[in-house]
Amino acid sequence: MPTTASTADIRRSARLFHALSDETRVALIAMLRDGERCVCELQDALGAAQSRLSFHLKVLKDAGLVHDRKDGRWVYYSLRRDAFVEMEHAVAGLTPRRRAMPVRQASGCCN
Amino acid sequence: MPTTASTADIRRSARLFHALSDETRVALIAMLRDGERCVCELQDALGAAQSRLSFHLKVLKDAGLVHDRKDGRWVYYSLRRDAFVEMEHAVAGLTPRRRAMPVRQASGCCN
DNA sequence: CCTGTTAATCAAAAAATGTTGATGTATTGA
DNA sequence: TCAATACATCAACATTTTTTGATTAACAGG
Repeated sequence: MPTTASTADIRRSARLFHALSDETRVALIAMLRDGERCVCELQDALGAAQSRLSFHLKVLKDAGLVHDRKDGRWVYYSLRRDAFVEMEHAVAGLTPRRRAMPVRQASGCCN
Repeated sequence: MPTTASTADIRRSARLFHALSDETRVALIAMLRDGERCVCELQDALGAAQSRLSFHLKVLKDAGLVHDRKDGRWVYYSLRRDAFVEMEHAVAGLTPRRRAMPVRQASGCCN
């Protein structure tokens, strides 16, 4: 755990968090917790325009948080478990470290 | 854990994730993991303009992720542990539930 | 006091995001 | 083959974020 975050880690974390930085998208994820749903179900539940959901679902998919499966004329969205494990790691990787040694000296800063 | 996310939960989660949805901010948090730092240190390390860091630090502070302490002419920023606990909860609250019962019936969706 | 330093704030510009309504495509069932 | 349904995509627009370059305030040391 003493690793310093790499630029790539930072990129990926920001990307994951970005996907969840919008209320509509968080609501979508919350709805998908119990299993897959087709767009029309999500649409009914959220009372949002179809193209709006399509947009947000794409953001979630591009970030790797959801999976989509086409069946007949419906498209079913579901969560990607591994992405959530990744999210947990991302959070853990930013959590304050238990202080091992004092960092701040008596006075002065940028010397 | 069978709770359905409330609108307030969704708001708060989106707000937290939003704070970490930017690479500069994630990098700042990563730098603060080992203890407090003054703005000028962060500035040197990130090679970013002062007003830019000030802006991002404010976003992080408004979201409750960091704390600031003024000492002489320096301002020291540090992580707020409780916010990271909250982040963990936020992620946990969106994680796919272990399937208890089948959700999808043989065919049809929006009926 | 005067000067240099640290950092917040502000306004203007630039860039990224989200919304809306329209159109296009695939699919199903009559 | 036709009409209806589900969904993606697109362009135009609105809104929000981010960046930049001043300006300003607070402080410390001479």
